Amino acid sequence: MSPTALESAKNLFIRRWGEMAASWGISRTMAEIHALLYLSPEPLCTDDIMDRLAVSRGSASMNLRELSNWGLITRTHQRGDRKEYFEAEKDVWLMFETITRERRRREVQPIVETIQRCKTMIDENKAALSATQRREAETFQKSLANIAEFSEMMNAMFNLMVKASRSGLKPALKLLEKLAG
Amino acid sequence: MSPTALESAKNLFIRRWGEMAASWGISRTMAEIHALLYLSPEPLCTDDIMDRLAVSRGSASMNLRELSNWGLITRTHQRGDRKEYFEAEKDVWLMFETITRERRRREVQPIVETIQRCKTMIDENKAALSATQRREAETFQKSLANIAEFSEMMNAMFNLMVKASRSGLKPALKLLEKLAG
DNA sequence: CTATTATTTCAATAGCTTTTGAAAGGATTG
DNA sequence: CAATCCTTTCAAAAGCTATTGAAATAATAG
Repeated sequence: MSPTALESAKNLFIRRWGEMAASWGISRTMAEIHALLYLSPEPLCTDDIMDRLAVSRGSASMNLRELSNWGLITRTHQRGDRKEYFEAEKDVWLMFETITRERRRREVQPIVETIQRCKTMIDENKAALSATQRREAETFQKSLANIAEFSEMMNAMFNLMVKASRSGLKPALKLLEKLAG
Repeated sequence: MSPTALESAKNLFIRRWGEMAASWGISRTMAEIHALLYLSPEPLCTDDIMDRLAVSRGSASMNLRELSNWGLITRTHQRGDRKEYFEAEKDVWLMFETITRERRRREVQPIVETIQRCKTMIDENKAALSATQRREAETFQKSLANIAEFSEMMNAMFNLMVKASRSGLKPALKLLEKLAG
């Protein structure tokens, strides 16, 4: 195999990974950097990333910081070199756990709090309601409660999956298979 | 309760729902329309949506079409009225199933196919490899295989969850909540 | 301390996505 | 079939997000 075949396969994957991430609300470049580091057996420095993905120093720096904030990559150093090097978490299940935890905290938590807040807003005004208004308000609360319940269920699922993955994931699947069977 | 309390609670939820969706790569307005319809006991027409969310006719029309394409809302008609009315799926688990199915098809499938393609690209060039190159290529393939395996596992998980919700096993899922808590 | 090298910041800009509104296109009614 | 009502389309504009590159800052070496 010419060295270019491995390179072009990696490039293909990196590009597609970036595209997928973009449709999930993650910046394309951030995802490409992540993919590059995930595939790299060695830690890479900023210049490696700039060269490989053709991005500016500023963009590399900001995206690397963001990836650190997410907890998906770590900074390392090499003896006799003052550059910083970056390394991605290679365990896919840990990656999943990290991403799930962060998205929950950043994006799911606010809506859960809002649901609670909406419920309170209605409860505090229930006394003054006509029968019709009360029925409307209760329908609304029920709709919100359904989302909240679903959200808790998903939460539990992900917790279970993470737990199961730590001790080998087949037990988790088997348990679910029994329940769904 | 004054009618505005129910309205402002709904508005609050709709706004937050739109914000959350935006960070998941779904257009804010599309999500707001979806939330409005989800909360509405009656189907709504385009003008209702335009008034309520302060969006243009064009935007309403396009977002409603997109929501139809996703399978999250349906068009209905009212006797003696030539307007079209729109209604959202109210079962949260069906909503989840629909969204999962669509995202899998649109966004996960391409990366799965790319992984397969990358594997083939390497396999077809393996004969010409030095020992070192072969080791690199195999590391790469292993990294991809880990993602593919994870993806299959998630797939199975979601299938089981959908199955469980259909066969009235939500209580069982709730039990899992405790296990994972 | 000074020079050198590396990293971060951020205002300007480029690029992308969404929204608008008006015109065109369909459908229904009398 | 003419009038009316409703929906869709799409080019232009607005709005938003990501990227750049150079200046500022920080870190290390001599």
